[in-house]
Amino acid sequence: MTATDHRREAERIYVFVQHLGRRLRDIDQAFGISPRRFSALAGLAFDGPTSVGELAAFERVKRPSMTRLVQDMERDGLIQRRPDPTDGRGVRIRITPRGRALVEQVRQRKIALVADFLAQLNPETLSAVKVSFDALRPLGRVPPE
Amino acid sequence: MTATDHRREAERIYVFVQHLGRRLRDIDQAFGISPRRFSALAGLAFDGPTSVGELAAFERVKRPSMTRLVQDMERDGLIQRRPDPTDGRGVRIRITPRGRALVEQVRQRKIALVADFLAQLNPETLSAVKVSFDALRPLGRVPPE
DNA sequence: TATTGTTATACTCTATAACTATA
DNA sequence: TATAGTTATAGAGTATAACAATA
Repeated sequence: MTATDHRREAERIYVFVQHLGRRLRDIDQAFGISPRRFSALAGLAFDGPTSVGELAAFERVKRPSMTRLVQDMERDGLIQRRPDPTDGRGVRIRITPRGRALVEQVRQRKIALVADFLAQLNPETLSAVKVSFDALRPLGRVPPE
Repeated sequence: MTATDHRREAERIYVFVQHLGRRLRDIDQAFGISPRRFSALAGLAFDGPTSVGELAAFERVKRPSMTRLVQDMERDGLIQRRPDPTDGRGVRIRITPRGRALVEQVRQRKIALVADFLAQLNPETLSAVKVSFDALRPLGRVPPE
């Protein structure tokens, strides 16, 4: 395998990601949630309570923008804000049952989009898919800032 | 392979896409181009001239929004607009050399992000990756509206 | 002094509605 | 009448700068 082969394959991967990403955003829209909101809410659903600053960093957004996003989501009953018991300046943000239900709905729809496609692949291809995404997972991880 | 297996694998795929998508958008930002602009410009670079309406549909944006985007990109010298010779109402949009150069720069950086990762995988895993993305490509295609 | 979160304000992006020109 | 594109206008979303409270 040459570097040129890697680049050719790399291009197919990134183009796939951009295209499937668009279809996933269509699903967000169908549920009336912005991609950013879904992303932040999903983070809260799976990683538990966090702060405005942490959420902002993870979402690549400035803190005032996250303050606003969090205010809107609290108004809509998707999250709750509470003072941080260990730091008087801080705020702990947690997802509400309603927020969790919304994340779950959207998530299931996204999973279904992909799973329905996988269902028509043969077993050998499916094994390759499993091996691939096991190996590729770290590529999605965020760099250390 | 059961439906449950498919769903588990599907989730990993969609999460990977959302995460790598975020890193790819970081690259757009590093080049001072919005993800939407890069996407539209890349479409023009690879599919040739098109119209405002087609671009809008592909980008999932309303026509007035695309008119604006196209105006801004023309002002910045990334594209050119010409009247459609076969339809007096229409406009043909083509990318300029400068626009193409920008797309190419961003594209190479994105490819490098992925290719550098691929370079550390073993040959068997790389074969699996190739098989997988061959098979998955149609999943990125847009549905017929 | 530095940090967390917020408010005030401006800018970008997108949408809806209304308009022009052509089919 | 319908369609392609535009203009006018309003509504999200995000950023920078300045501020309050706490560390």
